[in-house]
Amino acid sequence: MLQVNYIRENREKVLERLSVRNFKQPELVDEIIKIDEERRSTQTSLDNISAEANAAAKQIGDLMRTGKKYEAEAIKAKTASHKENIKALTEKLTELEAAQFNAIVQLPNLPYDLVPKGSTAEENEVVYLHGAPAALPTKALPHWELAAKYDIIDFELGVKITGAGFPVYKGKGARLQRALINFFLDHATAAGYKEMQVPHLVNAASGFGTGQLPDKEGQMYHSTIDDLYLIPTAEVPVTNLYRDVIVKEEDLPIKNTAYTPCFRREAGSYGAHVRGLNRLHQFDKVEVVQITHPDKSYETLEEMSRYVQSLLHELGLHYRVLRLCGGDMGFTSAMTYDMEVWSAAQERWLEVSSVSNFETYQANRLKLRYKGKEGKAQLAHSLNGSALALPRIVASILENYQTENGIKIPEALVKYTGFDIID
RNA sequence: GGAAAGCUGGCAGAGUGGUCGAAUGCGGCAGUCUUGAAAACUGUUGACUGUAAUAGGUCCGGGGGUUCGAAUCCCUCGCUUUCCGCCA
Repeated sequence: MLQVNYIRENREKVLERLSVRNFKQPELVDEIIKIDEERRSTQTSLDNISAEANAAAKQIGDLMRTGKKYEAEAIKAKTASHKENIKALTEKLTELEAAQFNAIVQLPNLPYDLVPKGSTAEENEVVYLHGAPAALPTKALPHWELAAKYDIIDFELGVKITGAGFPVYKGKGARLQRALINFFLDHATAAGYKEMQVPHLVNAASGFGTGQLPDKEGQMYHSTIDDLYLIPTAEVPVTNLYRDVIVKEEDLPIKNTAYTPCFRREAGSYGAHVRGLNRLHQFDKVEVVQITHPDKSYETLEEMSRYVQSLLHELGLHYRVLRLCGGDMGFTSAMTYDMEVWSAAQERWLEVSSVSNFETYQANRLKLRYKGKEGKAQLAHSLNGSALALPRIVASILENYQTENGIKIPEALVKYTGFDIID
């Protein structure tokens, strides 16, 4: 959520930045400014009347105490109008605040200066390319066929017990999942992230804090009987750990990591691109989250990007890094890098990680601030990244490491899996 | 699921209608003392809003009500803890 004062004082800049996203409702900006003017003048009127009412009440108190009951009654008679005015102005103010809030939550984050203008994925900027496509055997298979061939992931069994998009991992497939989770968590720990185990269901306040609510309500599984949401990513619980918190400036940066399953309804996405592991309703992911000083967040974004790349590097995958254009970025992000791994068998890039700087957008919703030894509390910056999401990494490993004798396990993973080939 | 108690500043905790944004302790910050530190002592220390700066306003779990005046009384919702029940 953007800050009203910033919008008011930087109208041109806000409009210019929103155009980088091809934001469709720039008129919201002026609407917000207009509501804000009215809101503040209403607030001032209310404050003045409240001040009068407070003074009168105090005077009555003093008179009562000194036994001047008659004079007190005289002042009481005058206070009736205060009450009505306060009530009316309070109602007006509540309405204006609600209107302003409803408008402001519709504004996405402002893209950072480096973000290219654009509206579709084609306009993303490739900033780094690593490795070359794997040399595959002549009859290379896509991962869903490999999964069936070696009986390591069973999609049909998942359909039986739950539904499409909930695969069952079997034998070495299950073991590979567990190995990747441990591999990712160990590396995150080595990189200075503190491992956390967090709830997989969150309340509505948490969903709002990181921006899933109100606009992406339909994408989350909702346990209505208790009004709790299944997390779509560990970002939600891990970032909300700091909701309504003022951290000490010297404690920054805060670096946390967590493994969690992620649940996504993915309403409305079907077709060839969602085959196999490409898009699931439940999947596993290790997430890294940082809370930083505003001056350091872009430095941190680069650090996180390099960290994610180091994982792909170790797994020996051919990947590229994209800087997303304004239109392809998430609603809450100020700048995002996507890491994509080449799937030789599917002949397409698979997004395996997304690393974003949210600047103060989440912090403003979360009321996450930091405070130095002097001065006021300021909004901190929050960042997060997948490090990494398992399904597409598994797909990449299966596809890119397939041989005629079976699927080789990347060397760095062998000590975690305990085997070096799936056959 | 049943019953009870509670929700106050970074934390603990007092406060049952007016002088309460709120005692006290801890913690934080500054200072005195010290070669330095600790201890002790002194002072200081909530957030938001608002102003050129003052002032003013709001906040004692959320919402509503009573009253000239509410942390305090009433209603309602939420949450937490404890006991009982069930149970990994």
